[in-house]
Amino acid sequence: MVRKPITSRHGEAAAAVNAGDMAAAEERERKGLWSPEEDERLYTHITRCGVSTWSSVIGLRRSGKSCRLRWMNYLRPDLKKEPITDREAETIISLQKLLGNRWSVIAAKMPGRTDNEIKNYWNSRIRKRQTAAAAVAESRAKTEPPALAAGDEPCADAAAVEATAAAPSSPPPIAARLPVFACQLLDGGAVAATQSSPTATEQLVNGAGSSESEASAGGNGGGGEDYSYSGGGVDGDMVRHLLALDDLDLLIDVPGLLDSWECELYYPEDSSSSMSN
DNA sequence: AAGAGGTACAACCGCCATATG
DNA sequence: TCATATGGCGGTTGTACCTCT
Repeated sequence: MVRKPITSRHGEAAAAVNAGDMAAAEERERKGLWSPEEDERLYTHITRCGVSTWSSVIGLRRSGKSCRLRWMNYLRPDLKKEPITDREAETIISLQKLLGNRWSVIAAKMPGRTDNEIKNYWNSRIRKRQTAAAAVAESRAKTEPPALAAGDEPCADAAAVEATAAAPSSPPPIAARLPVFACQLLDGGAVAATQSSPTATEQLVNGAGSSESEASAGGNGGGGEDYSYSGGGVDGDMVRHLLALDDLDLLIDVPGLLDSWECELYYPEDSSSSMSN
């Protein structure tokens, strides 16, 4: 949604009561929505000079932080413009459950999506749904006490309840701390868009001696997202080992590892073909 | 048709980490 | 070692737009 630029919010331009103060504020630093001209200027600057120094965008009375934010959240050419799909929403729920509110990390796992976008989506939709679902669950709990067997863990996350209800054919439950990935983080299944140089984590894991071919990178058009899945036998032992180490960051940073492992769990007879749809 | 309330989303704020002099 | 600048991140706010009554 494109809105007309305004100056009546977020700053001294709006606070300045007379024209002189307004002009002075404008001279200092602009705030509020970006105009198409500013966008164009920033875009030209970044494409020409790169993103080395945000504060050096000539002719823009914007802070470096503001420029960076605008580029990251709106102007970047690799951003997806279409709405977040149900599949992506599932991914967000899963990753949020796994990582908490580390939106930048979650965004890094979802090419074309920004942390701000994901955060907004979560705050405006998912969290609300969770709250509502939790309220329903609470009212149910009051009327009908749960009959949990010893060792059973009540589902603490209302989203998981909702996701389960929304997807009757979803895979069997696994440990509550694990994400309910829909077999793939990306739309389109077997994607091999990977970073050109391996992360330290990748090097570490690859160097550990297993699944090197599965987790190895292909080429990447940039942006740093580290996705890969080439199909077939990801080493579940590695995943279990990482879980034992309680290093979820490490686990989730390995391209294609976790989701393909879950596919093994869910679709043991056909884990490779299930990755594509 | 109009007002109220809700929703979506852009962008600011404050804090923190890192780089640089 | 310290001070300052800069960038990154999550939380939050404000407003245009939408839907409902």
